[in-house]
Amino acid sequence: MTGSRAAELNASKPGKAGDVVDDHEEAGQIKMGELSELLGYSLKRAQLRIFDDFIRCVASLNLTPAQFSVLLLIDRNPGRNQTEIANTLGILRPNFVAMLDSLESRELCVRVRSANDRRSHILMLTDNGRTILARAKKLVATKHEARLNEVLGPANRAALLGMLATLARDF
Amino acid sequence: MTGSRAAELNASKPGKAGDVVDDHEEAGQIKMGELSELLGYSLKRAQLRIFDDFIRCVASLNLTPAQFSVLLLIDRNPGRNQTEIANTLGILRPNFVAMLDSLESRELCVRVRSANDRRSHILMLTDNGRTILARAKKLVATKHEARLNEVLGPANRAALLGMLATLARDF
DNA sequence: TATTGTTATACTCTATAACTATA
DNA sequence: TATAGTTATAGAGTATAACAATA
Repeated sequence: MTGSRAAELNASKPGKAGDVVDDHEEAGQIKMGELSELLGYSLKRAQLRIFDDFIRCVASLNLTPAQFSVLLLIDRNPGRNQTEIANTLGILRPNFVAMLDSLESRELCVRVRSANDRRSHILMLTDNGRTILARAKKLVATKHEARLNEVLGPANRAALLGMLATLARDF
Repeated sequence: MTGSRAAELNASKPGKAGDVVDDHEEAGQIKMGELSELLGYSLKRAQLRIFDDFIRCVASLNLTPAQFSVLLLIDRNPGRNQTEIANTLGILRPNFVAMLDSLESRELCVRVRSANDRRSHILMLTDNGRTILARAKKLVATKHEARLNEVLGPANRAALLGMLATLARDF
């Protein structure tokens, strides 16, 4: 499919896609401009890096950051149902279903029908789930967070965590 | 809180969804556990908040953070082609095509075939694009970043930006 | 042969409406 | 009527292979 993007641009004379321009810019570094000062931009790039590292550090257990957070929350909050866990993590209930299906099929957790309210599914870890979670915590602490401490230093790491928590809470 | 959330579950008998459990947990706050100390978790939540605020602040111009960053980079780096701009922003070239189609259809930028290398499309803003970008910058500075300064304070904001840049670079 | 822009495609995330079974 | 879990679905975002034009 060619030439569908012809777009008549008049604004001044910006040129159409067919026009030609004499560009002899040398391959210097691209300027980031105001992007360097944009907090959201650095936040996003840093987040992608850190998630990549997290996945790499727990690769042997095949857990995503989201799965790890779910296991952690189930373990720390016995007796909670799907809606409560999902809401806490900002996961929409419909999207939580497939996630739990996956964790349950790997026998890391189970849904148990509540006696009080038979609509609810109480979530709990299996023994296997507790084992995997414990291993994941160790990998995260000794590899992932340890590396963060190296790069930032403990004081900076704590300060960063505090500011991010502030943003997530008060912003 | 009352009951024991009975049911000792083990790997061999994970329990089926039909089973019943006696849960009388009261609706106290859910414990975040080690999640509060996980930098990646706070980073992700903060990033989502900040992107939401960015979108809200420039809603009148209908620009996403990604679109804003593309316009900014094109403006600051005249004569660059699609691959160079996309790579700088971590956007894959195939995914950059639809994004540029959208920006070009809104007459914010144009592709111009390079005279040196007729495979390349040099990117440049239209007058309209420059106007929209200037307005977006103003909204970002006076609404979005100003609010960040209020919540964090200028010193903390600068420190946060520095640490995030460090992570994006050295991690 | 290699590269630029492109198409096609697929997989993950996220978001909304509506169904079911319970309450 | 309302709620918990679920299904279906749609839209972003992201990833890879391959093709045409050009180098």
